[in-house]
Amino acid sequence: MSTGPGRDEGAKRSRTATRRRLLETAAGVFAERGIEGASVGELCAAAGFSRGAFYSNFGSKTDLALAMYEDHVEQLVSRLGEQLERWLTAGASAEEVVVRILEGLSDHTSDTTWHTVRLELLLTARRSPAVREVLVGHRDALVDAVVDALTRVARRQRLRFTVEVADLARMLLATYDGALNARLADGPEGAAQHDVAPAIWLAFTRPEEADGTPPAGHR
Amino acid sequence: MSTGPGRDEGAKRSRTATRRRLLETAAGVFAERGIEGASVGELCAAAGFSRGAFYSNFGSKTDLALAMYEDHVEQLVSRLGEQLERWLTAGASAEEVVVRILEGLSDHTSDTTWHTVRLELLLTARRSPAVREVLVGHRDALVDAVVDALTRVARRQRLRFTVEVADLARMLLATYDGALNARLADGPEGAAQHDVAPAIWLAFTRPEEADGTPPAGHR
DNA sequence: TGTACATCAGTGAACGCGCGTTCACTGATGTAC
DNA sequence: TGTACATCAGTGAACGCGCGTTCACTGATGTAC
Repeated sequence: MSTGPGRDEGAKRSRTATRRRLLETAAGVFAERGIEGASVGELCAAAGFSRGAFYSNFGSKTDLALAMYEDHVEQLVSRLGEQLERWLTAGASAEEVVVRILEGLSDHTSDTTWHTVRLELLLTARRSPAVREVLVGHRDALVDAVVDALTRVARRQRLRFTVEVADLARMLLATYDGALNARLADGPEGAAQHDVAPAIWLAFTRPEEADGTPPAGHR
Repeated sequence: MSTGPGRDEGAKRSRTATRRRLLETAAGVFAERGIEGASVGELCAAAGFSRGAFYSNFGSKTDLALAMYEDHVEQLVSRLGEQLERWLTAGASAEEVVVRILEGLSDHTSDTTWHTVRLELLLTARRSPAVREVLVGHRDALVDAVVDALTRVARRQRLRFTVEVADLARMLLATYDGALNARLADGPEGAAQHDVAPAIWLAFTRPEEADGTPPAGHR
């Protein structure tokens, strides 16, 4: 008994179900074998289809990888929108909320699959302007989402930014990205790393009241 | 007229010269095409040798990549040792020196070649325990070098650390790594990013004199 | 409801290319006398 | 110094595998009457 074509729900033979199934199983294969290293056969086997099905749905491996990425980013951003209000009304501290925002957008709850795939695409982008263009678009969407979230946090907590909020968003994302690189390097048994996001948040915000005080981060 | 076998100096036919030439040209090829994507033929063409020469010097592409990485890390660390004393005696501020340490160990003066190759190896390590072991060893060597350097900076400037210095070193390296990821994503024309290393340094050190003061980074 | 036909998503065999790897050979360099 | 021989780094042709890609075909689903 094979794993079958993996059709979901009503299980009618439909293009969209096939596409979806391929999108869902691709991330794991790409993470495990690399975008270059994964063969079309492996990607199809994981989804339970033949290679012909792949070519009837996607033009190339890169096509699939980009579609998968887009799909995932959309899910992460929309999930952030839902959760943020909840965190804020639950009375979490600003630093806690900021960390959760970054965690949510990195989707690394259980493993490093997602970060691995992101790095694979980053390296692909270095070699292909077309891929880079797509990635830059999605990166900007992420930054926008973080800017929105940070702005809402700051308003709630009556804080002001001492740098452009978009710069702060980029700093926080980059910092978190670096921590994920480290986690990837350490492997599953690596020691958890100190979280620097709170220090950065504190360094580049200040209470609205104390407007004469120079921002933290300058002695 | 071909580019020739690329023998240097005395140009005697020697294993070590061939190895060296392959090591030197490999980084560029790996960065441009990926470790998986680069063919042995491309690596050999870049160095001016035939494929047979490759197999008489290295067992596999991964062998070459690891040897290249080791070679480069050794150079960076020994260069750091030379420069640090100069920076300190020149009277640079602690934050300036810290940034220079990180910059030096990242070797990204002109482009993102080195960081790209590091990421390629990081992804290879995820798939191969043997590769991971080697990388972890080199990572530890880098951390040690940074610990040494930070300790010397702190002593000079009469500062104390408010966390384990090794943790601080890892934080700074990870943070810088994240900034390099961002630079890679932005491409050559990307806007320079705010440098967060100074903020982290300030957050996790304090003057030796003011020992009653809580460390910066806690309001 | 039943029958005949049209559509088209997915199948899997086939093709051919590119690449990793091997290995018999070449010729440059080193050594003994 | 000159000659004969040994060594061995690098060459490049050859082999075969794996993979990307194509395409004629199948059979499930939808539609018309």
